[in-house]
Amino acid sequence: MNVIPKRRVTVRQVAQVAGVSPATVSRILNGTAAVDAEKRRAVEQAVALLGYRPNAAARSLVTGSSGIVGVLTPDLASPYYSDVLGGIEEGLEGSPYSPLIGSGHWNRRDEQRVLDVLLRHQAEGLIVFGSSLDEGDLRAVAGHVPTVVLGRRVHLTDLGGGAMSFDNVGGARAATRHLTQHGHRVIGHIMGDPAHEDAHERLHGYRLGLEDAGLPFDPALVVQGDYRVPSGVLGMGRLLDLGRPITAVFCANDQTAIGARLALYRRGLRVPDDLSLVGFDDQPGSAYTTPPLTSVRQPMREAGLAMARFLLARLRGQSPDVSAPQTELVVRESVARRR
Amino acid sequence: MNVIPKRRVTVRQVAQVAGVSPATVSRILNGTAAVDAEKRRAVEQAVALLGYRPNAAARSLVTGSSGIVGVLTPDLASPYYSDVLGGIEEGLEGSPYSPLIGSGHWNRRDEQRVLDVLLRHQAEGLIVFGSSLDEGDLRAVAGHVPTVVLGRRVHLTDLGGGAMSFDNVGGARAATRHLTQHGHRVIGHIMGDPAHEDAHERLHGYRLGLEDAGLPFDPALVVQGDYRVPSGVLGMGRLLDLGRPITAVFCANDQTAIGARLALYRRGLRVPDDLSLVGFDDQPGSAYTTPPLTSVRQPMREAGLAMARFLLARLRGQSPDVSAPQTELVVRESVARRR
DNA sequence: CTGTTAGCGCTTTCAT
DNA sequence: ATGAAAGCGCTAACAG
Repeated sequence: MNVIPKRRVTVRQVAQVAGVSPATVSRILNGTAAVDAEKRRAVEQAVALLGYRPNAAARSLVTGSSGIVGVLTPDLASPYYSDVLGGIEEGLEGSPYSPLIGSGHWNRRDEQRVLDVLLRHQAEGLIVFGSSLDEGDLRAVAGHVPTVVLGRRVHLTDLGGGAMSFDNVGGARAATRHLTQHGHRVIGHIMGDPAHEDAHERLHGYRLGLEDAGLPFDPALVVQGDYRVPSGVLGMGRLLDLGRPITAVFCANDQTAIGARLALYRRGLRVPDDLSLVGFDDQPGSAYTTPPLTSVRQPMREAGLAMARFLLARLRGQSPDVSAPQTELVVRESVARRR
Repeated sequence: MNVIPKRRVTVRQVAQVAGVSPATVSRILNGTAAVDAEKRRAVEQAVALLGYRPNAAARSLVTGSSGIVGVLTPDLASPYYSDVLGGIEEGLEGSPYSPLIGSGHWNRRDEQRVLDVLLRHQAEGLIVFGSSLDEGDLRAVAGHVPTVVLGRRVHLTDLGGGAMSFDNVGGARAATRHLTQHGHRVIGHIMGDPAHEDAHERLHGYRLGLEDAGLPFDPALVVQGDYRVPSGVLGMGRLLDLGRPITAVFCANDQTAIGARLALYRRGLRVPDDLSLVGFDDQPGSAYTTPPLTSVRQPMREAGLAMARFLLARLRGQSPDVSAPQTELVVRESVARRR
């Protein structure tokens, strides 16, 4: 019978009911030492009867291990990041660690505050991504607990931490090359938020992709965006208004591509018949747009998984490496051969 | 100067450096009692110097308050649920509580395990959603800590808990009515996963919407789905193959609508010119599909916010009500007048 | 194999 | 206003 305890149940009570000492209860529950089979049964019975649940705080205090891994995300509600969370969760599964998640809302102050909370709760490891923290902040915490960072190039290995970023240049280059290989010669680019490193890296990849095909880089064909849908709508509009014979556009991310596609729809232009589109991120949903979007996949979930594994290994005292999983061009139906 | 402490810093050390007793340090840090201004400065200095950060576990042990709210979600990586998380986070902001999040993977065993972990970590309140737990499980935990449930109809008020669900019937009815008001007479429905209550509620709302317009309910026009994109593709295919003059389809959720829209695209049928589509959920992204999808919005974020607020009020000793925010039809461009 | 003892870091009486 | 002491629930060290 399962009992709902009115008041807090402690080891002592369990011990009393089972007729043993608290230490023995502890030993049985943690498998710390061999115990008489009879007492074991008695204890197990008492635990069930009382509905005993060990107090993690007390345990943490004495063992020095909280069973908590801190996660700092810029935005809890973004599908883009939640995929990473899913990966982290999967990686932690089966381990004695649970993720304590905090959102930094894209600004340094909040991120610092969240970090403080995580550390107060005795997080034994930290996963940080998309952070506005500067390298100093990052190194400060990394000196304190094992830390992995996603999407930033920081040197943390000397502190036993790690950093993981995706190959933006390579991905953008592959995307652009995919376009040139389909015969496109005048290819626009809607750039991401210039405040972020990766926007520049993707722009650079676009340039390289053009060069690979012996095509000139024309700055006029690059318009500013900010990674969000409306900037894709606007950017596409600006590109179209140029009056140049653009037949393909490489968008800094899928959000931008979705915006671009919408602008095209409004003008009665078809994708890919009239204009080809490639995105970046392969966000959930891009497989189901009309037409399904060709995009550069960043394995976010795998990244989360890898970070969790890295931390677990570190917490076991090992010194694992981090390496970001490769980006990959996912070919769908938004690119056609130039007519 | 910000120092990174090599070893754990405790109140005792701070007290020593500041030349006061640990009790005084505690009083200053918590504002528990009046203290001499001079000592206060000394302590604050020592705290800064040593980089002292109170140990939440120790504090929790003595005060009996962990500062943790447990959150059980079926799926961390789903955009649908992450919106609720965003709301919870927002609601908890500024409070001394942090969310400890666990994923139940849509099955009862995992959900029970997660609940156990949350409770071990002394969660003081619980937010549970999309759960496979039965009413008994739910009532058992609710008897233990304040609990709010989203998307299930369980009676928890007698235990000081609450349950919140959206008006699926009303939403579906409004969606269907929107279609009939645009002149559609033969309206299909792709149903959600019949294992979930809400799929039946939405079906029921569809029926009522038909009745409102004096239209007959034809079971042949309802095909099974499971809330996922592929089932939308299949379902739409089956509906089309019926050979009936269907001019509009109400989809059990946006995922399904996206699938349906894809099936239409493949067959060269246009939305909304050839066929009108309405979804449910208004998931992020539905505003940017082509064409933008008309859908029933469930304010997930607001729901998360409301749940967090409910819990905070309860933890303050109040007895708040819960009420789910209203669903609302968001009219976009996937519905046209019947030609 | 098992019980007794001490103590993790903090807050909270209880004196002063 | 402040210090000394006790103790939250648990595990680890030490006897036996």
